[in-house]
Amino acid sequence: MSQTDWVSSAEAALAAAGRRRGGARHAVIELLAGESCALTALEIEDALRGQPARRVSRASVYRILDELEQLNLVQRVEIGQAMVRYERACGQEEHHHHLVCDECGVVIPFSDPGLERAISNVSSRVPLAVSEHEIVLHGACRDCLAG
Amino acid sequence: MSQTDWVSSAEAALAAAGRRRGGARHAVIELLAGESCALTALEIEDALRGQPARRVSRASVYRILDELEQLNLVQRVEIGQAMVRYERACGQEEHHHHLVCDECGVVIPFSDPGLERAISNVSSRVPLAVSEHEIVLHGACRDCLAG
DNA sequence: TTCTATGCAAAATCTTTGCAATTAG
DNA sequence: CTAATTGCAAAGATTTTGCATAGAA
Repeated sequence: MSQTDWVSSAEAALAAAGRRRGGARHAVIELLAGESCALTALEIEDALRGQPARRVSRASVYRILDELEQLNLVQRVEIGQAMVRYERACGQEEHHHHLVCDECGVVIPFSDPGLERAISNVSSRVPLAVSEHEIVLHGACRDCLAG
Repeated sequence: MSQTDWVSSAEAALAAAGRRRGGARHAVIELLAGESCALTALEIEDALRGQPARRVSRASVYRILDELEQLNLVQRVEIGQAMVRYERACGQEEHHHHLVCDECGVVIPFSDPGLERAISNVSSRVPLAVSEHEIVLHGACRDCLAG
């Protein structure tokens, strides 16, 4: 799914849910479409403060993210830092997980087919109807190891 | 590592770090030793309110958990719920991950050797010196599917 | 016009900190 | 006696909610 497709399908899903097209929500959707990895609510608010995007209040950012999450358009990512992060949900082909440097806090996306196979394998043997999975690797990034 | 061994090694590590033996900390350690899965700070406080354990203030619970985490005696577990959870760190033989029911919030531990192999495999090919990993499977538990 | 979307400010929740009293060594 | 430990209350940080206004259909 391309970025543009995601914007389209998000707006379509919202329309189908009977929502109107507010400017704040559109700005958040456009921002998330252009991001490859997860952002916090605060980062989203800050990013939208600059031009050419419109400013969006923090409460609206939270409300909009919550809405998008319920429609499965964005995914919460919790990586052991203080704040929750959000990124756009996408088809399996772009599915990724996260590396977190515990020194500097940087978040790096990664993906691995073998890992996905192991996950889908274990998902079938577990007392839960698995709908999603989240994997976080913690450690020290190259910069922190060097510096 | 047995529960008793974990208590011993925890107290030993604390002694080595120059800490004295406070009653609140001992109560938290004993409680964690008897738990097989992750608890929130609030759950720990509540559990210690009852007999025969002594009561421990919430601030102390947080301070003690932080201390134990820095000594790698407990591990933070973030599973997409509001609160952070903590469980005792243990040797590889007891290493486990978590299933979370998004309906009722129940948390169930599980482990899988194939998944661990896939993780250690990917860990070597990633731009991060991996020290820990966390895997969470979300879905619907049997009770929620049935009910 | 009617109901949704949004901003602002206040509230709620979880976690951390300051400080004084207690306790271990 | 000296320094670590603890409890209490207040402060911080993140997220949610109430309510009035603005905006879409």
